[in-house]
Parts: sequence; structure tokens; C-alpha cells
Amino acid sequence: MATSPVGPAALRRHNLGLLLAALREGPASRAALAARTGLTRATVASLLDPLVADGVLDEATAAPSGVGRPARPVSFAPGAPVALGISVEIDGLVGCAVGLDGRLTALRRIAVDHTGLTAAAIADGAGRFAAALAADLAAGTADTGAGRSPGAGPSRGRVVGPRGSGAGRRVLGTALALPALLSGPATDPLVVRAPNLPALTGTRPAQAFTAAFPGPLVVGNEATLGALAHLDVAPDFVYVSGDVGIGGGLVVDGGVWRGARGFAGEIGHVVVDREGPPCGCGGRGCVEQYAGRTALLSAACAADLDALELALRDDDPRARRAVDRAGAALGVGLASVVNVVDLPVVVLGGTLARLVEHLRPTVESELAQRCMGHPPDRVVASRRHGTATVRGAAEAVLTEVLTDPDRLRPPA
Amino acid sequence: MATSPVGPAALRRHNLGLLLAALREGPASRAALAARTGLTRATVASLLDPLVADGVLDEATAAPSGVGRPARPVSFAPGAPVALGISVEIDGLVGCAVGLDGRLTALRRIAVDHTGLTAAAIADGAGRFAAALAADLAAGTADTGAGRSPGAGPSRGRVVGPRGSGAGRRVLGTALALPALLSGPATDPLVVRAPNLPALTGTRPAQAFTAAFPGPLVVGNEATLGALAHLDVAPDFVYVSGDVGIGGGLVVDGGVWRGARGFAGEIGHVVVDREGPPCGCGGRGCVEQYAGRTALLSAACAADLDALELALRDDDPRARRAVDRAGAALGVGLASVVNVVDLPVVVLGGTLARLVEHLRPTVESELAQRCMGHPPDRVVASRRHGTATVRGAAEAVLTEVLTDPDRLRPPA
DNA sequence: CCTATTAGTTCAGGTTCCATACAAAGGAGC
DNA sequence: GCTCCTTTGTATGGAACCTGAACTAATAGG
Repeated sequence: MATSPVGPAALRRHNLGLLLAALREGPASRAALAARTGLTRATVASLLDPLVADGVLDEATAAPSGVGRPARPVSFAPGAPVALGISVEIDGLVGCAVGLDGRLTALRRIAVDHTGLTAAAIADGAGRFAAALAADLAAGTADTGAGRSPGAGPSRGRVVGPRGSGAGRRVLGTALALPALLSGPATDPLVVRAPNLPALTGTRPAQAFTAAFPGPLVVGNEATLGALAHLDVAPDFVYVSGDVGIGGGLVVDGGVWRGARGFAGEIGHVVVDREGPPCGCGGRGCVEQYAGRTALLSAACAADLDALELALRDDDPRARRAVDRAGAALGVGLASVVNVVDLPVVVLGGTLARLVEHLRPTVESELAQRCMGHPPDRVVASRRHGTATVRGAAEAVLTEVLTDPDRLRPPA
Repeated sequence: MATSPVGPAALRRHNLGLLLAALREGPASRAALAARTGLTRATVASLLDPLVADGVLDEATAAPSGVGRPARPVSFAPGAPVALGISVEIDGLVGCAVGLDGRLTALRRIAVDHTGLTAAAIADGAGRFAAALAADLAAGTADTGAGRSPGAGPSRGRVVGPRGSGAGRRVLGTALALPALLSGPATDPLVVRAPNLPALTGTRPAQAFTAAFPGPLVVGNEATLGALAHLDVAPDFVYVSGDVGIGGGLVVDGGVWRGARGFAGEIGHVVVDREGPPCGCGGRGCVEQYAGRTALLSAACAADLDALELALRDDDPRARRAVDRAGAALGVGLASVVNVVDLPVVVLGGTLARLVEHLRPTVESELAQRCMGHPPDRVVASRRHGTATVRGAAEAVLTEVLTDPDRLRPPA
């Protein structure tokens, strides 16, 4: 509602963003783009021409197909700029680069024990990690980690990706994901709580990071940003990420909802039983106390997730009961969420994705029972394995670029 | 994200909407509006001129104040078009007309026992009620009900409002509020559930109503539309309306969130205790089972709300306990909501507004405990008494008009 | 009476998108 | 091989919009 005045320039930005969004669905000729977006062929050409001239977009040779003049598909150039996603984890740093075409052009992870470090040290390390990644991208020597076991997550290397060779890639901007509760604007939030990285509490990471990071920086919660890695599933969904705790994000119309103060998405602290077990948040009976990893493992008397999965395969009754209890709690919590926000898809990530086959029956049954005839259409598992957070972070930057496509033009 | 292409016309619409939104905050000169909106004085003039010529806006005589040429404030004309809000209640019909200036120019209620009627009969009665109201507005003989006891709600009459006299008022559009769970687009939703008006279940009311209703019609849930009557409190808030059941709405950036399929806002069915009392929705332990009127009254052993309030004044322990239980449940449910959507204000309406002083302590204490350091800033009571639904409905139409100000121009 | 200040209007200029017409490039049919 | 048809891409004039600067209008103060 509280929008700003717009002139012809904003109009052009909007239409170009529309066009780029259409292009993200795959290469298409000017005529096809015109049909997709509702713009005129002439307008499409005039909007795209500068980007073709800048080398951001590539024009394929005509491919005769059917009757009429052959179409000349336009696509994102192999050397087009990319967005960086960086995730600070308890024991490491993960970074990736994603192009506007959605292709992963780099993915790497290094081990860092963050638990003892100060906020300044964390910022410094992450900044250098990101700068190195950006430098390798510019030099055309970044790795994609393609071909490795996805479950095992990315690892260090120098494998040049299938399309990553050749021209250096400029960085459009960086999104930093933190395992922390953040308050305030995405460009400079305050860390309100960070149970796993207490040194960050009370700091404003963007201020320490900005200098080192390539391009404009946004900072977000790990699970909230991770939600955006699943736009291929649906444009509107609830994302629930199970890790030590349980986080999440609401994605509405292709964008993540940050809430009035940036706190939105704490699905782990939806209440399932007001008199339930006490939770670290100060409440009782939060979803996290049933479906969080620590709660789940201790209820199942399992040492880790692998053990839990083995026990489930062996039909161990304690494991079975623990997972059913987690699924039911998750289902009850999600029913509350869906009754309030009415999103048609639930995406489970992190440990919850691994257990999806065991959780789904109870989750879906609670949803069906408690949603008054409009439960979500689907409960699906994330297929991003360990990379949801960084990919979603990069996606957050790309979404910004679509609303301000001028960022694609090379800086003067 | 999935937006449409825009040309210069859309640009003008946007800026004019911005301007009208600024004007809603009170009369202002062109220069003041230019300062408020960021547009140029020239642009402001060119945008407003046609509306002044059409008689939608009025230009006051210059009022010299301070140095410089005196400003000529522009305001909505006394005869400017209005939006209609119509509410179908179990035992009556309520209608109101609200101008873009937010002034109530008509408010009336008639008693109708809807319980036995067919969907067609309900549609017919509501259509005629709205048409009569529109006709009276056009003839300048509508009533505002001003001066009556607000708690008692509006009643039939012909009192011409303070500004309602003179020119007839055109109707911009109508919003119809139903005590029903609706699915689908606001212009033609399907009634999924209507416990209090079962005849409507399975129907598409807009199709029956449209012919009779003046102007474009939107249909919405009673509580969801009622939320919009409280934009004066904040632009972002959670609205909870207590009646027989408990409904609500999320207001984000001045607009109500309908959700992907139109179901959003069912705060009454957020779960407080998964093993709690069974609820009509099929679940257990929903907020409604503690804070809904029937639950509340039976727990307090009170015949009606008046009796409950008397008992509370007398410090009756059963009444006290029932209200504390309701407040705690409401607080727990709202904590779940706020943890997910992060809205900074809670507005209580309906019966909950009447009991706000008794409920607030428990509600706020649960919120403070369970919201991880970011509880809502305020929990306030609606001051709209019986009129929130119709006023919010009218507001929904006005919001639409701001996004398409061409509707203000008189039809050719 | 003259100047400073603010409000409102006028007009040329630049940008945008669009409708139309036109050129380019290939298939289909004869 | 030729013409006709279909489709793509480009060029051009037109209409709408916002802007900036210049201009007029109206008041206060000296």
C-alpha cells in the first residue's frame, strides 16, 4: 500500500523483470516471450537488446522448426553474472553461486569450528570465504561439486563446472544465511538470538560483513532463506526445516515473507500442547519439542539419524513411536499454520526430508482432520539435501535482481 | 511475482491511487500532496483535475495561513461516490456506506431470520436490501444512525447524516460479508462451510447476488472483512473476532491476506492442546473451544455475555476461571500465529473486545512467554462495536478502488 | 509600493509502450 | 523452381505519461 511514485523508468524495470522471470523458465525467442508476458514483440526486443549487447544474454542461431521464419531463442549467457549464497554453519561455511537460469555454477564447503569464535572472527572468515569464491568465479576456476554424492554435501575442489568455464562471472550480490533469529531490515538486521552461535547475539552482522562481500549484501535466517530453494515445487508453500531445532519460512507468490519485523517463519515454536515439555524459547509444547532432532533422537533412544533410520527399518517400536509422535506434532502445528495462512503445499527440509516417508502418514492425517476440508494438496520432501540454505540464499538475491534488473548491466 | 505487463495507463493508475491514499489522510493542497507522495506539483494537478471536474473532489476556497500564496485544499466532495458493505447475519442484515474519506454516510440494520431460508431467498433479501440502500443514497435520503447507542448497533431510520444531504451518491461497489468459510476468488467464491447458515453450503453466492447488487461485487468471510475496519489502528495486525465461533484475518500492509485459496485467517482453529476438547472442525483443542462464546459461557455457567460481565464484576470465581482459561488459550494460539507471521499488533473484536480488560493480562502473558522476545507491541480492542464487519467490507471495496482509481470516474 | 515566498499552471522534452507496416526466413504446394 | 503462406524480427509514427523549468497568482512583510 505504502508505495512510491513511479515514472517511465520504473515501468521499464517492471517489464524487464517480467521478461527475465519468463526467461528463467527456459530459453525462448522474442516472439515466445512476448506471448508469455503479454508484451509486444517490439517491446520485448527493445528491452532485451541492451542486455544482449552487454553479453548478459545470448542469442542462439536460428533453429528451423515448423513453418514460418525460424525463431532465434534468447538465453542467459554462459558468462552471465551470478548470485552468491553463503551459509554460516556451526562447523563450516557453505557457499554457492547460482545464475539467473537457476544453474549452480559453484558450490563449496569448508570446515570451520565456529563455536569458539568471536563475531568479528566469524565475519572475517565468512567474508574471505565469499571473496575467494567470487574471485574464482571471476577467474573462471570455480567448482560445482557436480558428480559427488549429493547426500554427503559439497566439498572442496576445483572442478570447473560444465558451463562454468571460459568467461569470468560477475557477482550480482550476496545473501548471507545465519542460524539466528534476526530482527530488522534484511540489509542490516540485528541478531536477537543465536543459540548455536552465541557470539553473534546482539551484533549487526551486515556491518562487519559488507566491506568484504562482493556486491550488495542481504542477511537472513537460515531456514527462511532455505525456503526459497524450493520455488520449483510451487510458488506458494510452507517450508519446514528440521535441524537441531526447527525453522521454516512462508513463501507467497514466489517471495519469502519476512513479517513486519523480520521474525516470520518460526514454525518450530507453534504450540502443539500448551502443557507440553518446556522449550528453549520460554514456552511449552512447541513443535520443536517433538519433531526437533534432539527431541526425536532422545525419544527414539537413537544416537544419530543413521541409527534412527536403521531402527526404523528394523521396525523398532521406540523409533516408530518417536517418529509417529514427531509426525503428529508436526501435523498439528502445520494444521494451525495452514488454517491461518492457507498455503497449499508443505515442503519438509533438513532431517525432516530424510524421514519424510515415515512422517508423512501422521502429518497428513492430522492435516486432513484439522484443516476443515482444505488441507494442503501436497506434503513433499526437499530434494536439495544439504544445499537448500545456500541455494535459497542465492535465489533471494536473484529475486531482488528481478525487481531491479538494472543490476544486471555492468557497472560503468 | 506473476504480474502483468504495464503501460503508461497503469503508471497513471498507480500514481493516482497513491495520491488518493494520501488524500484519505485528510484534505491537502496540491503542493502538500506532492510533498507527501513524491510526485511533482504538475503531476498532482494533472492527476486530480479530471476528478475535480467530475465532482468527485472538492476544491476549498483559499485559506491564507502564513506567508506565500494561500493553499487551496482538495478534499473528497460531499457527494462523492461511496462503497457499500453488506453483512448477512443469522438474524439480520446490516449495511453501510463509507466514502473514500472514511466517513460513514449510511448505516442500517433490519431483522431477518435467516435460519430457515433457502440460499435463493437469502440472496434475494440481501440484494433488495442493498439495492434499497443504494437507491436511498442516490436520492440523498440515507441514514447514518449517528447519535444512537453504538453498543446497541444500528437500527432502521431515515436520519440524514451530517454530510449526507444534498447530492445523490453513486455506489462504487459492494462487498458482501458472510458467516461462512469461502473458497476461491473473491469475485465468486464457493461456500465450503456455513454452520450458521447451512442453506448456503455448496453455493456460489456471487452468482445469485450480482444482478441485484449495485456495482462490482466481492464476497468475503465476515471476520476476514471485519479486520479491514481497523486500519486506523495499524497497517499490519492480526484481527481476532469472537462471536459464536472465532474467526479472524491477517492484515498486511493495509490489505487482508486471503491465502492461496481464500481460506486464510481461521485463527479460531489454531490448536492449543492437541488432546483438548473436540471441535466442530474435526480437530481437538482449537482456540475456539476455549475462547469461543459458547465455550466461554458454558465454562462460566453464564446465560449470556451480560450475565458473564456481571459475574466478573462480582468476582465470581467460575467466571474468572473461564475468562482466564479463554485468555490463556487465546494467548497461546496468538503466540503460534505471531511466531509464524510476525505481525506487531493484535486487535480483538466481537465478544473478545467486550471482555478485553479481563482477557488482556493472560493473553499478554502467554504472548510474552512464548514469542521469543518479540511479542506483539500491543493488544487492543476493536472500537467498531457491532459495525466492524460492514465497515471492513466497505473498506475492502475502497482498497480496490485505490488500485484502480478509474472506477471513480462516472460511467460514460 | 516592492520584494520574498509559496501555490498552481503551462509547455517543451524525454521516456515509455503500442499499433502498424515492412523485411527476413523458411515450409508447402504445384 | 516458383509462388504463397506463416512466423519472426525490426522500424516508424503516435499516444500517454512524468519531469523540469519558466511563468502567473496570491499573500505577508517591510
